[in-house]
Amino acid sequence: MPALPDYSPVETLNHPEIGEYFSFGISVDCVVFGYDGKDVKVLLIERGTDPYRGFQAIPGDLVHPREDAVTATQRVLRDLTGLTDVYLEQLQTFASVNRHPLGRVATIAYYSLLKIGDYNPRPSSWATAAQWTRIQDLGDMAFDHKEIFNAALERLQTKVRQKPIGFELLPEEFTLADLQHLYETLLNTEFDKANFRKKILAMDLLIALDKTQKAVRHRPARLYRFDPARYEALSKRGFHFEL
Amino acid sequence: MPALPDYSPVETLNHPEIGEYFSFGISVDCVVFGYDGKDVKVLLIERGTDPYRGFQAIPGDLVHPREDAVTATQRVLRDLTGLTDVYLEQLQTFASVNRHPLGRVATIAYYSLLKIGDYNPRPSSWATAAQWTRIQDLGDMAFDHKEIFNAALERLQTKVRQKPIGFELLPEEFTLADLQHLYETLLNTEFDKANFRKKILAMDLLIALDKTQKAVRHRPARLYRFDPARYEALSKRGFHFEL
DNA sequence: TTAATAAGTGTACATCGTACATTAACATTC
DNA sequence: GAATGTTAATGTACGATGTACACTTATTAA
Repeated sequence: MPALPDYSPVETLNHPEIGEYFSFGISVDCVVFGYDGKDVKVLLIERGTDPYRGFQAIPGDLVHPREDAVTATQRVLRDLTGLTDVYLEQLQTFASVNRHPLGRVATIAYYSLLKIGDYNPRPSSWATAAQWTRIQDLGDMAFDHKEIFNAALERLQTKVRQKPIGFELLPEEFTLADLQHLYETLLNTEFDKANFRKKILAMDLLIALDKTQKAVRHRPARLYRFDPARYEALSKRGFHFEL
Repeated sequence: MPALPDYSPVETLNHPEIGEYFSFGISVDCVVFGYDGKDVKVLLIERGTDPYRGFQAIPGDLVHPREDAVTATQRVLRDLTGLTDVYLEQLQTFASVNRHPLGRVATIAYYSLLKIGDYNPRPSSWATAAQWTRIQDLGDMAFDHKEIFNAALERLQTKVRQKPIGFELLPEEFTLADLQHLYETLLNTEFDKANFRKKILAMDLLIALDKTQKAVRHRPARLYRFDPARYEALSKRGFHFEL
């Protein structure tokens, strides 16, 4: 930021007409995605407070006056669901005049991808429930949260084909079949096993481990791990992920 | 939106502690891109008001309490630069606590692509200048506008390779060389002429006109026009643009 | 031992990207 | 009006990549 000319917030107060512009509420909402090896899920809360008491909702709340948006999102997720330190990506801001019944509230929507087994959501504060819901099973939601969810899913579907973020949804160690099934579920498509495997391995982003699956009644699959450092290095040389 | 339980804004006022959450200002800022056949440019204004009086800035201003963000953006662009009916795409929201010296203002940033010849910017309201600036020539800017511009440019560079939005920057009728030069400028790369031409034409998104360039001292190039309807149709069948 | 199951490999063919050479159509110059 | 310069437009050969599908391998259960 360039050097600031000499102004103090006090000047604002000398212009009472400016005051009415400073009457917005800002909230954050975060669409949290998970994957349990079978289905893609979203973490929803049940609202224990008005408005929309009893409705399903994306976790979110008002931002404090001196709080950054990302900080607010982490706080709100912790307060409502117990989740801490999640990976966040800004999605889009929803600011329709009538989207909130109690005042003018613009919401900055985020989405998050996490390894479902690493977290254990528990409702607190005004959330009366916090549960993973299969994305096919979503019902009505509070506010414009259905619209926010739809935007998040669409974004996820495009992003996942262009950046190696799918791994955020898988356990640290996974098989190529796990990876393929995740993509197939996420994108509603099917891939040829041999070709999928070749394409992924050719990218050279995975570390093959000296481990295999245990106790499966077929040939056990090798386990792999995503190598973020390798991806960084390749990116700088012009590589870009494409599925 | 699901049916709303029975609440009125009045209830908010019974909870004075809620009031302090409704103290945000919201602004919109719009990075307007143009292309003059040679350089990529941005439309900047000079601020004739405090704070940052005399600084270059992305056109933007506070949103009115009962105004939608897109409406506000169109209004602000008209007021400051005279531009009307521009194509808008939401970019990102910037909401750092200290980004605005006079209060807590979150800004919803948009970007816009337009045919530079179709518009004639003129400063008005508190803008003392409104001029096209080559993106290599940007100096200091007000607030965090440099950061906003950088985000916009980065977004433009990725979008332009994945969606046929480059045409928004070209005149209705253009040659393949025009198109190639636009992409080369935008992405800082060079393409092989023959291959670029083949790739673009193979997409079948252009209508070849029965017109050619006039008064050039070499073989005149054929003019083309982008066919948005064709793109829509192909998109539905799973096609996606990729450069 | 055999069957069932999914992992993992190989191959042939079509499609696409890349580099580069060739021909075509205009204006300008002599 | 023929030669020249300049960019448009097309063609081709070769390597890389994508696609479909067959085959082999390692494990458990019967």
